Amino acid sequence: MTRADFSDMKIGKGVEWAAHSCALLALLPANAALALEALADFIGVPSPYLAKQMQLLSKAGIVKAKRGVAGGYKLARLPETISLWDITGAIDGTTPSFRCTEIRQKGSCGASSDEVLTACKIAASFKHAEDKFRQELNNVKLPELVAGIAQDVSDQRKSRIKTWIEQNAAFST
Amino acid sequence: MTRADFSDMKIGKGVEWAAHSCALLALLPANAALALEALADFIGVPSPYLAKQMQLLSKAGIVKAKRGVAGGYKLARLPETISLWDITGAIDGTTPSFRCTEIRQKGSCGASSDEVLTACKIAASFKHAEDKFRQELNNVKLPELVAGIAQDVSDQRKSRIKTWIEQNAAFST
DNA sequence: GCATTATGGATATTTTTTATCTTTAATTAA
DNA sequence: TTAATTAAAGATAAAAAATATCCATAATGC
Ligand code: FES
Ligand code: FES
Repeated sequence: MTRADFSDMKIGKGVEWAAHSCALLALLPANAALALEALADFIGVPSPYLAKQMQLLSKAGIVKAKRGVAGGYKLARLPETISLWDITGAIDGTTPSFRCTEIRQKGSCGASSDEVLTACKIAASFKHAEDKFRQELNNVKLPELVAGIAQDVSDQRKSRIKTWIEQNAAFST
Repeated sequence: MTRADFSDMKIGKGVEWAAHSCALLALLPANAALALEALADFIGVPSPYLAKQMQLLSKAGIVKAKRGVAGGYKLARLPETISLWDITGAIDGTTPSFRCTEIRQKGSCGASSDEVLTACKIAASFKHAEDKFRQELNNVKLPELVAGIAQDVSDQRKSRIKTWIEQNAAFST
């Protein structure tokens, strides 16, 4: 049972890490990969735990992992095809946040099971609201994210990041 | 520290109970109230725990509690002014689901705190999505909820419910 | 073969949620 | 005024989930 089987719309902090990791990987040249240690160093989080998030991203087909010398992570597909919802879903799962326990059928005036044909209006309303939530996140693709994050970064820091990448990325020959 | 101070967009099962409780209270005549025990019996949940939800609804000004003989709960305001978001917020709190820990400022290429003027694009995107979620729930008022739930209830059961209310509600003289 | 790097599983810790109980305060009716 | 009734508040306990780490294993390139 992976963690994703359980989660719901509550957003774990792993999502923040994963999203920033993807944003960084999007800056890499096509022939480069970043090892877990380098990634954790850049993001500033403990690597053993970040490893879990990266594994989930890998299983979801968002990043591609390569083992061995000069291995590491890179994006598995074009940044334009990766949305914030994809990342959220990979880390936290896609289980709906509202859990209807069918209390309509309980209690002294509970309905019989053959009477409840449609979803309860309450549950349906939450489902609808969650759809909006999901759609909104699905509209935010990686390039937009990268651009938004870059807005706040000074030219000086941008070049520092560029240098860091050159020094820490593993380039395939 | 109340529970509401901590919660986020993850929806606890208490919300389902509270929403159905409000839907029931909306059926009451203006001069009637329902005691906790009766409410718990109708909904089919343990009363000690439901008490907590009712207290939260009371504190939020959604229901009005009256102690003593012939006391109980009734709606504190017009059903038209009570939304599903009001109920959700009262029970689960309104803390945003996404927690930005400002990892921009961490790690080997972290930005200095005076450099991050605006909210991180990632955090901003989640905030935007959550706003949509909230708006959607805020558009669902109690009358719509009651009507939606009633759709699935047979005439026979409707009259059973009506009888139950007459027998279990406390009417002020 | 050897060094390197991700994977998967197991496990530990902490936090949050869920559930219950007990004491206190308020209200009304007799 | 007294007794019965009912909600409020707080303490606490049990269960579940999130968070964090470690280790043995498998894959990869030299
Ligand atoms: S029965 Fe589950 S929300 Fe109404
Ligand atoms: S720093 Fe928190 S989401 Fe980017």
